[in-house]
Amino acid sequence: MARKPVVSTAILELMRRRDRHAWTLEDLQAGLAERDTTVDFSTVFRAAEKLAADGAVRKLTLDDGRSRFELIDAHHDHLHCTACDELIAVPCVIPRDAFSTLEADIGVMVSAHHVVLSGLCAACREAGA
Amino acid sequence: MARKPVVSTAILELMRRRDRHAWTLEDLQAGLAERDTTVDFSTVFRAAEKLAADGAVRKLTLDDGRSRFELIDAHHDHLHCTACDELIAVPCVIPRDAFSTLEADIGVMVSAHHVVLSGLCAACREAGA
DNA sequence: CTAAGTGCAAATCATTTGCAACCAG
DNA sequence: CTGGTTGCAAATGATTTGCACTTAG
Repeated sequence: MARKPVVSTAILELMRRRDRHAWTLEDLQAGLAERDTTVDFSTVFRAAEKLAADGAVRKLTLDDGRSRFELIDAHHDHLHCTACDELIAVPCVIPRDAFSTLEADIGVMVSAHHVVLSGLCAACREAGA
Repeated sequence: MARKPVVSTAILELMRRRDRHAWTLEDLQAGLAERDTTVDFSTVFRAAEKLAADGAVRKLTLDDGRSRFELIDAHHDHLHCTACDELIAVPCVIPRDAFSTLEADIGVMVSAHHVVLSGLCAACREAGA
């Protein structure tokens, strides 16, 4: 390296603080700003893309058309709350043998999956009830 | 109605021919063009959105950031082929009781789901092997 | 010196909207 | 005449890229 990737590092730190699960680029930029670091949007973009390319974070796209980034840890799926718009992590709902069944049945090969549930997160569900 | 929704009708017909499973707006416009009807992109857009709003088709967003539309029939999930880029329909991989379990476990309420698997479709898998 | 990281401004891409023209009931 | 449909052009929104500058190794 010819220079320290300050922003990338800051993004990872920010994400590890975990007060939020999935971050849009805007979220990231705002989060960095709160913690001293004011950075250009394109820098946030490039740092996040690089982290994704390096396999440190995962990039997701929702039906609202905006990308979100999250740390890669144990696998989980997602619930997109229709009330508060947050993306919540939930345990994986696909059984372990589903893919091998599918591969045997229709000849495809599954290498990854991405589930997005829609509904209400626990907080909004309570609030609404 | 004060005028026949020619384009909406043509889109539905096109989709029912089923040589393709999921259509981008561009695909739809191209498909219509091949079958006589040259229409403006915005018209395709509005017709497709309306069909989605009316519940005749479903709108999906992939990680490539483009929306796709498909006819609504029996529920199925999707495999996005990393080789040919097609979106293939596959049987649903989520067991029936998964959601109630989830709701009981963590208090959320699930109203819909959307699964996208990544991998190779049967054709590309064979071709590659 | 050199390559990677950054900021700023401009370009792209896919969508979305404003508005005037059109047409079947 | 009226309200839904269409085309054309222009506006958006989010992302992406070009380019020059900076800095650690």
